[in-house]
Amino acid sequence: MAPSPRVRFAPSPTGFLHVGGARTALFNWLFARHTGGTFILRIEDTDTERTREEWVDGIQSTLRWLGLDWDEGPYRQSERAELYAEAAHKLVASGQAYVPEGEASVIRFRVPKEGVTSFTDLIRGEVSIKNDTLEDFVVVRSTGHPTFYMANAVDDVDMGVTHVIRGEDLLPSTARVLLLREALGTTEQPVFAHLPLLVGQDRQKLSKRHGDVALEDYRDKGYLAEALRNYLALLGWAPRDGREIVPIEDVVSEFQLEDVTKAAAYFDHQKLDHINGEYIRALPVATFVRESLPWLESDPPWPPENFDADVFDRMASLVQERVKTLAEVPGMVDFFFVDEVTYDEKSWQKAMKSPAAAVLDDAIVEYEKCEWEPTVLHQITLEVGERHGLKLAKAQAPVRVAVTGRSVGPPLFESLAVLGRERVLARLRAAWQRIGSEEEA
RNA sequence: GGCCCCAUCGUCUAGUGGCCUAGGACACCACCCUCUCAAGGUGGAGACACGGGUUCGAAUCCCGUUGGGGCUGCCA
Repeated sequence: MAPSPRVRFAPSPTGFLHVGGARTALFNWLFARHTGGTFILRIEDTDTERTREEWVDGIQSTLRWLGLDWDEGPYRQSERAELYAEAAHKLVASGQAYVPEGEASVIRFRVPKEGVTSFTDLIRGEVSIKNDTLEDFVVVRSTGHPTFYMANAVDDVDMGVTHVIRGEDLLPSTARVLLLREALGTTEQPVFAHLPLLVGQDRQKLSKRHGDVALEDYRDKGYLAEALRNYLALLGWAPRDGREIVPIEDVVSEFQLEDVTKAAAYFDHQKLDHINGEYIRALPVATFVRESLPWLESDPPWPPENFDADVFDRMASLVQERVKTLAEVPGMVDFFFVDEVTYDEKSWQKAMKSPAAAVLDDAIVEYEKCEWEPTVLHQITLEVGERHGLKLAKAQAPVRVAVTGRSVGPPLFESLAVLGRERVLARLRAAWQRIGSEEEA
């Protein structure tokens, strides 16, 4: 029986977890969960200059947010110095590594001048690299710290990693690491799977200059972890049945490395938005409310003390089906909590053309005495419109702009009902007066 | 430059020699539904980079060309 797979996600804590890294972590996690294997987290912090503890913490909390739990680790390479030193000593003693003249205290690996290093890649097939195209590379820096090649080779052997799943950008380094492993006395190879790169609009590897690459930013912009995770799984992989909204349990049970595509994928924000909208709409209303509260309570576009949780509760289900991110929620309900509406000029120009003033006038009269309930408000507005030869779509426009400030928003009559008669009437009168003063001017 | 990887609609993909007049999804357009906007429904436009082979038959296999990308660091 083949040993249970062991995979690792090995980020370097020199920055936040970015989208590409998260996808790599996800695919490792999916493979481990699918196969019943072990998912290891290993922090590759051999570059002491660039490593920062806040990144070590940040990467872990972001992985947790995404729901990617690890079974072992985090191991820290900075705490495993003696292993690498031992390996370096062994290489130097056997003549497979040396201290070059004029490059004080670094150690270089002596790459064999002949032969070919090849390996099996589950996604790309057999890959071969001629050894004579490789130069002797540094395995120990002048600081005494190991380089990526050394630490990576030693740790993968030591941790019994069976499958190396990582970005394609690391493909060329595979030959070096394999040569090192061999020199260290390890003959068996792990199985490799080099994932297609995630690219930006310019088709170049996703990096900081593309903006919006920090995973934590997506959380802060109102994306749901489940939605982001679902979208990330679709970058380079697709379920057999063509579904795109796929519960994570199904992804786990269907995921196979052999099915991963080879070509680089563009991270499409529009599709992410769509998927996030699907997830938001699928939320139980109570959950949607709970998830929305942070956006409503911190830095809202209204005086914070005006916020009324009951009002939001009543509107929640209507808002839920209209947003793609949680960040859009405050903008959908701001008119409930501001002291005075600010009119969107375009909406105003469009809605307040004649006979808008007359419609508002009639609405004020009728709204003053009618039963304050959505269906009644609906009916009355319909009738007011008819008096002026307007369909409801046209008749409701001035009311909507007067009350909410914009021509688009949640269903109007529910909104009026929740807002309350006094405030609605006050806003209708204010708008009516504004039309009057504009006509004079 | 050298080495390596890749190549189906704008984007993510399905497709593993005949089921392909190439399917789905996002985005886009039109219509329907409708109090606005969404959501939903229907329809539309839109791709096998090119050239050679192999084969009765190629998006699928092989070779080449072109194009794109990655690596080439005492980063990972």
